[in-house]
Amino acid sequence: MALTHAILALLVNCPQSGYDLTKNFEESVGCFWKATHQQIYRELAKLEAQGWVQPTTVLQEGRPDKKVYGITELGQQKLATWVAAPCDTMAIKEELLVKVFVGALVSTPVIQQQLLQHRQIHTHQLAHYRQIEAVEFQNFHALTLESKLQYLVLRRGIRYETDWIGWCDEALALLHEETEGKEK
Amino acid sequence: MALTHAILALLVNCPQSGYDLTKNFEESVGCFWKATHQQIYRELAKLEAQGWVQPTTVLQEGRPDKKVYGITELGQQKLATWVAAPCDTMAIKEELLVKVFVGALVSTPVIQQQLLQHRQIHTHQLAHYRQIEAVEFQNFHALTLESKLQYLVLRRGIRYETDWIGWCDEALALLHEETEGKEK
DNA sequence: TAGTACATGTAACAGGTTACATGATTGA
DNA sequence: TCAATCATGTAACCTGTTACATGTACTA
Repeated sequence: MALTHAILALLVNCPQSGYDLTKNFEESVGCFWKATHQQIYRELAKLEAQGWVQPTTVLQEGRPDKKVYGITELGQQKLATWVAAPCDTMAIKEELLVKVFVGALVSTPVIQQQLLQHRQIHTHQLAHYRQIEAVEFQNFHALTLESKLQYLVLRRGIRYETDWIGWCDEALALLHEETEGKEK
Repeated sequence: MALTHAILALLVNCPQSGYDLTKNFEESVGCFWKATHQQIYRELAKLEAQGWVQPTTVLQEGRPDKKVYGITELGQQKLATWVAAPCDTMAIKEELLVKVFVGALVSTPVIQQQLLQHRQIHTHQLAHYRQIEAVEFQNFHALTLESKLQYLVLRRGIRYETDWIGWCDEALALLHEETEGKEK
């Protein structure tokens, strides 16, 4: 299972709690993985049982205690083995594209609205990534290899969102042409 | 569940059997949805029970009989309602990006090899889409709205694969620079 | 005082994957 | 005769989602 390795990857980067992992999956590393807190806590329990991660209870003032997980030697070995193994690309399951595919079933404005909505979602996401880029990856040549690799992952996110916006524009232009042509 | 609607979408386009649907998910519509035959047969049984699709047994010579499913009036209504409803973007879960993220854990050539492998997968996929484009969507302006919308979906696939190849090249160039720099 | 952030969990269910199962025909 | 294609299914298991559950502290 790859969620296992996504969690281990974040823990290599920085030991943290299930709560922290949840936040990270929502925010910074959303460009390569998503998981809910329930999945994460379930997975952490398994990983702990296998000895791939180790928790330390951190007492906090004014806040609930934290179980901060760190990756173990064994965990790092397993992760490294997995990194070297071949892997498939993600299966695409994009509702919007199903909707466009059967778009002729509904009126054109319905599809146009969906496209505009998605264009906005991708624009927001892109702005978010651009902000991370500006804050964490300025002065690119001064970065460590580790940071450069992480920047590459963010670059993938930036390209992805940019390309979606481009496609939305392409689709909207085509639909605009179609409706214009009919009105004339 | 969106698999339901992906199946309905294919049946609107053309009535077909579970086997045909499986082929279609593997080949032509892989750019927006994936499903295994087990999922499809299970889903078709549910859809039939709900009266959203209707099977006709087609006898064939030299081949097993087919259960060809068509979408019902009710099915079309449900599909149209779903098309108009708002929807989220797909959650990205890309193993390769997890591997790049923790790439510093292994030697650089391991990551370079993964990138090359993925570059090849995306190149193949792009060639496949380009072939569909050449066969089914030549003479674009003569197409019906239905076909134009389906072409848009394929365009998304083409852009996606093209963008991935671009990113792989970007990543490989960066890693090349890094290793060159160290050797000197 | 109501909502949000912090922090961790359980339980039930839905969706997806893998293995197993069958059987005809066609082509190498 | 062996593998591939056509064609449909069952069963078991793993993953992912949604709802429920609890409790503190801070802020508007």
